[in-house]
Amino acid sequence: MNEFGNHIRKKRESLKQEDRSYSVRQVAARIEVEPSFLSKVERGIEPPPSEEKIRAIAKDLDEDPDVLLAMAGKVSADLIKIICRRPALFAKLIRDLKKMPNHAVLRLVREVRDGDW
Amino acid sequence: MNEFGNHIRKKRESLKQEDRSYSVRQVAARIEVEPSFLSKVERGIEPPPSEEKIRAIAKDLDEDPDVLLAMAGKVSADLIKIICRRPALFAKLIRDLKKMPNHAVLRLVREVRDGDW
DNA sequence: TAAACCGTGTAGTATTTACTACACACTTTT
DNA sequence: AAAAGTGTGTAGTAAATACTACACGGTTTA
Repeated sequence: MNEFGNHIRKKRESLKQEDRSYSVRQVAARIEVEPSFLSKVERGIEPPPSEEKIRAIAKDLDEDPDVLLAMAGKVSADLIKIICRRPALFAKLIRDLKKMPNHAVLRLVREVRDGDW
Repeated sequence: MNEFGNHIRKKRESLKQEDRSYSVRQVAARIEVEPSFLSKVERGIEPPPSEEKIRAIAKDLDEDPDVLLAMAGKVSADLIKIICRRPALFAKLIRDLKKMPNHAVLRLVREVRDGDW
């Protein structure tokens, strides 16, 4: 457990090797939370923060917001909105894709992009 | 606003025409909430209830749980889990499908079902 | 006509979420 | 060696979430 905290701590400390400004305190200041809060989140004493703060962390640590949100068990609010507009359709699609291998879904993504619709 | 409340009230009252057991009180009893709470939810005085209660309502009123959840601005926990397992992939797919017409997404759903994967 | 049922108003509450504020001891920089 | 910066512990809190408990007056049923 604590996938989220472990991950951002690791990434932050790796960045800190080359840039002292990636201390708990300074990252906390940039994402506008208390250092003790960020410290606790990293160690899993506190659960992951809000979507807004996770986005700020992603930006600061140069991580994919969707991936970071996923580690926190969350899905981006904009995706929720898209799904909520056509719930039956998306529910079916997502559940059908559940067991599909990664490359199959990727092919679908590509097909959509090249859209001959 | 109050898409959720209006919808379930309408459906409940329509069912009530043929079956007296679809009163606020009896539905509330079956889904295990206080009648006053259900009444307020229907009128939008209280926001939509938890996913669990929404599922119970969907079952009782014979509605699609995903659609009802969507009206409450929520996405089923099982879908969240599926997305969280492959966040980058699903995020891209869903955002790409955002502007696609209904029939295009449906075609995709069908393609997945018939899976030549 | 009384018992049962109806919808709804008022008030309150336990739990969760998402944090802040401050202090402390230790380390690094100047 | 003082100033600045480090991570972390304790304590507390405002707001949101998800409801309950009870009472009230009106209507329907037996």
